[in-house]
Amino acid sequence: MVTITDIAKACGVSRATVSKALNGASDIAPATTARIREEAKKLGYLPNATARALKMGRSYNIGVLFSDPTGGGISHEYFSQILESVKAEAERLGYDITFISRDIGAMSMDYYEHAKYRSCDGVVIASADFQDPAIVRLATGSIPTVTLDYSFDSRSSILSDNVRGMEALVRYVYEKGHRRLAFIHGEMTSVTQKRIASFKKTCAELGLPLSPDLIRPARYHDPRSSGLATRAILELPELPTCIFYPDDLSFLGGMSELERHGLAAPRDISVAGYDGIPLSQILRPRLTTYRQGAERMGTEAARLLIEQIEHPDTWLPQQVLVEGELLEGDTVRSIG
Amino acid sequence: MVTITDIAKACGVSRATVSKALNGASDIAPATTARIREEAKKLGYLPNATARALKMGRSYNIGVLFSDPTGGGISHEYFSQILESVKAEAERLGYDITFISRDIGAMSMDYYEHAKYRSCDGVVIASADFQDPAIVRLATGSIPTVTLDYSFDSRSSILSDNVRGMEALVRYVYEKGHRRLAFIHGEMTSVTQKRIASFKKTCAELGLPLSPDLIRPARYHDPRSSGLATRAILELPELPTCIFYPDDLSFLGGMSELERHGLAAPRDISVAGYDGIPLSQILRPRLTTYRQGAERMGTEAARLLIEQIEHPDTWLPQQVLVEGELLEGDTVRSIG
DNA sequence: TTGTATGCGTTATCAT
DNA sequence: ATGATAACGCATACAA
Repeated sequence: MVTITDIAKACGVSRATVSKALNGASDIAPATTARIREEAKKLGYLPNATARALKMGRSYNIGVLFSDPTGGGISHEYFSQILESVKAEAERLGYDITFISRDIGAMSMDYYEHAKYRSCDGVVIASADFQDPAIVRLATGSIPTVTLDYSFDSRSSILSDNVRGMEALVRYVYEKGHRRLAFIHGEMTSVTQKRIASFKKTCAELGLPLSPDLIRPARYHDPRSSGLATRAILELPELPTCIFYPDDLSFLGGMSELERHGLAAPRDISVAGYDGIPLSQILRPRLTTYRQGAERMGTEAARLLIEQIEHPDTWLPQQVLVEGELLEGDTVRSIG
Repeated sequence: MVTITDIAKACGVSRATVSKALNGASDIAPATTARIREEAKKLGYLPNATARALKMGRSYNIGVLFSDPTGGGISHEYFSQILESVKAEAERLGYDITFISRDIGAMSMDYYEHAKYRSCDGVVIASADFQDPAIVRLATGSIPTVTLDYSFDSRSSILSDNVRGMEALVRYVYEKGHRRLAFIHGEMTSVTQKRIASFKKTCAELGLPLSPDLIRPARYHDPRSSGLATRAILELPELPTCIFYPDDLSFLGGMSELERHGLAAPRDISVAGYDGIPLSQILRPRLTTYRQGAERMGTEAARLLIEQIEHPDTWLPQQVLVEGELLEGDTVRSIG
């Protein structure tokens, strides 16, 4: 490993001078700087991030937390898209990405301790159980954090606009002539609450019926549970003309159940998903869904976090609402 | 931040004693050790990975490289599964995971330099263009590496058994009565070459026709290109009874094209995918495919890499072949 | 059994 | 404009 000491020797100057020259300090003669830089390149010098972090108290490393409570973590396209874009933006701004978890090897620690242990300058928290005390501790501790799809007090967060998304879907379906809508939702997270509230509110505004029978619980990314909820809905005395699913993947579970009953979408019944992952547009018929701005969420998360890290004095917590986009698809039929 | 110095002061001992006690050295009085550990816990002491890395020349951090040449990287379920399992096994063994890429912020560096810069103890290379000189440099440099689905000389690698996988699929389809098979393959990587060779060899062994018309190029994870290849096949004077796709996602593109021609699988034509990602078994009909042992590949990659890191003296390069499993699904029909 | 001294590679302060 | 020195937090060889 070639260090600044090697360069110093080769150039016949002190290590301090080399360090300054490499970092572009203004108090080094331009000629000296040039000579040092040339030698550094020649020797194949690379700064040592570890030593630098120890000395400066800044690691240029940010942690990401993708502990999917429902199991799966980054395997879901929505989250992997977020991870990709967090990574891309962080790298663009000079930061590396390290996964945060609990219990590394023999050491048992919680998320907060892990982030401290690795000297993370900040942490992006996505896909976590925000009720978990360990998550709360991390999110409210002394490390800068940005959460996705959940807000902690006095902390920055990136929120997908679930209220508007749900409303857009309901209104779209309404315009297609549907008057009886069913909604299968995921676990009771704050995201789910917003979607349910928005569903109810929009239905109320449009004068649509809101029987509790039409709002059914299932689990995110779990086609089986959505299939069961679908079955329950199909047993109702009066069927809805359109069913909303918790997400695009869950829709597939509903689809299977519909087929089992001899129903085809959108011929016999209309359906809509949520997320708008690429898969939804590969399927035939193309799924009617609401595309969440996952890439933008990741980019904004990294940007906001790094802004907070680099300008803690002028920083103010911020909630960024990221809009999505209705993907019309072909699974909602015009009726009536 | 509480350091060993704080503990030393609180306990009235030297920093060396604290360090030893915390690391379970045998030459410290049990009573002292207990007292120091208690105080450490009381003060909320956490070791500083950065300082430790600098001192020991070991970071307990391994890099992962997921630079998908075909764009997308970890967005593909196969790779995200690998990433998950690499992460899980690495953490179990006491290592953290950092993404390796090129060009962090203003610094332009290649993969190898990045890994050095972050003092990675080793790197897992998955999903990369193994022809890229930058990848070659990383894989053959002085950092321990393990590659997935590609072998470098004198390096460890984890290989999915594509030969056996392809053979299993062909033989299964043969037993179902199919005698005319088409194979749409992905870009010409070493994986693809193995699959093509295995396809041809098995067909030859079974006495099946091997017209060049029946082997068509497309791109991995690109339903559109597979759709085009499917169209070309459907224009042949004599149709195959079964089409193999490069992967499960590509199959969806073929499916759409088949439907456009009024064909349904498996009623009119049989199809098979590759990968066996969870999605393939959610779809209806369930896809006939070959499930690659992605979790095991990730686990083995981490295990092998860390073994090499921790026992460099007794280490020998190793190729681990990970078998998969045929998923029968419902897209291959029994025919006369 | 405990303590002293040193150094990992870097940056920063303060002389010169 | 450059250099000597210290310090970041930790682990270890060696001395006591």
